[in-house]
Amino acid sequence: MKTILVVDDKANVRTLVREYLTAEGFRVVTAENGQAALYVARQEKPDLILLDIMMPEMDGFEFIRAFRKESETPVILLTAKLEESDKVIGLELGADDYITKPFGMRELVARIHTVLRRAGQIPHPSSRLQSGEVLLDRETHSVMVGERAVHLTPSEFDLLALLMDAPGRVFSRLDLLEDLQGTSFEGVARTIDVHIRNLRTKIESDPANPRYIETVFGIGYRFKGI
Amino acid sequence: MKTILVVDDKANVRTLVREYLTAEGFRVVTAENGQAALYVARQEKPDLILLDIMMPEMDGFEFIRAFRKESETPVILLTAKLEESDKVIGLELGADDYITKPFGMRELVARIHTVLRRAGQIPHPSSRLQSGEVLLDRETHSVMVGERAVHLTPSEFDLLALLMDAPGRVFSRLDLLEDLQGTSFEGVARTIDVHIRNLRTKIESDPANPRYIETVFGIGYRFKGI
DNA sequence: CCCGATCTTCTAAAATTTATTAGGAGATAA
DNA sequence: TTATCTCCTAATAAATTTTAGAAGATCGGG
Repeated sequence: MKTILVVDDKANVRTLVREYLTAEGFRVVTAENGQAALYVARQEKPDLILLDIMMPEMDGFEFIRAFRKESETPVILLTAKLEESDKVIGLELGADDYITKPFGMRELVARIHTVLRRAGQIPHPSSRLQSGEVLLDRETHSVMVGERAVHLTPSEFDLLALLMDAPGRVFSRLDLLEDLQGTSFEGVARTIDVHIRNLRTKIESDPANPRYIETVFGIGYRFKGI
Repeated sequence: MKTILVVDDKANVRTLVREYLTAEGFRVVTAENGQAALYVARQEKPDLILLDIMMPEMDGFEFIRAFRKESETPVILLTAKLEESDKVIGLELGADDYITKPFGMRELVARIHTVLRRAGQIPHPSSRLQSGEVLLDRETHSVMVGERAVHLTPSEFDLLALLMDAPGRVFSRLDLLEDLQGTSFEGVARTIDVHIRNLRTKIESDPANPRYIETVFGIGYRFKGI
């Protein structure tokens, strides 16, 4: 389990972020200023630090300047409004990412995962997925069906990867659209049908009787496990 | 019980949404503009906010910009037409989801549940239900009776899931109809009978002497526990 | 125990909803 | 620019849901 240190002078922000990240499976420790953060960081050895820039006493920049002398732990900066100068200073001091307030929790979690992965703290999810004759490799962005290499467009690839990640699970069109475009919202979900159709013509030997990508009437699509 | 704040300048929209969400088991508070919404939100601490973008005085964007300084309560935007720019602005300001008008009440409720779950407000329901030989899995949308996989239509699946969720409890036709199509209307409840019949032929070994789905004369149906 | 009054089941056709397909417009990238 | 990709539309096909009426059960009173 990964530990995250949240540094912010506002208690409600600390509480909120703690609750959310705890629910996401992280262990969360907090500090309300840079001074305290240095102490907590030494004690708890967090895997990542969320750091507010604007704080009384010792601000985020001072903290990071001091902290970087003793640790490489990744730091994500929380900033109210992102001044270009802040960005430069933060980067030079060794911040790993930024997120500007107000931010959505989903976005925050996504950033955390990205940074942890980049820092090698979280293993990359298995890059290869196989089921039946279909083999998908995220790293090389390639798909093989039996001996035959098939070319997929980015959308098709993402869709197939998502489906193959959880064989048997049914994804609604909205689920798939959300994965594809980041946010689903309305949109004509029929677009998914088209991608599915194109995928089928590429990976199914008989697209009319799909062996891999199954339609679940009224619900969505699923990748048939084995 | 979860509280939802509905912010819309049109009284009929507020009324409609209130009635529906109340029937769904939510507590509903309303406000007719952004200014009032800020006040109500502070008083009532809603678990989620439904926010119309187009409003006089203080519009949805202004509200969310102000509100995000004090709370992370999830916000679903209601928009007439979805401009790409609205989407981006809304997202950056910290909206959690969108729904474009006109929207169906069922869709609205589904979005609310999704967002509340994502925010950790509602636990994920267990995806598997089992009773006797019958096993139902929401995630894969599949039903097994013993070793045999049976294909159910969406309505049949929903009905069975509802019944199995509370074995022994008797559901009236109106209960079942409401679950199925959001609203229930006397008189068309016969439809349920047909679905029940079809379900029985699919999961009962002797549909005439049902072992699982029991008829309670004059009342409705129940799933017999064990 | 029989009868009339519900209530439930059955059947099949009609109505509705949902999925597939194909073609093409618009956007994006090489 | 050309080529590719994504998104949209509309026609068609497929599957599901609803409806309606007849037939079969069940219940309570006499």
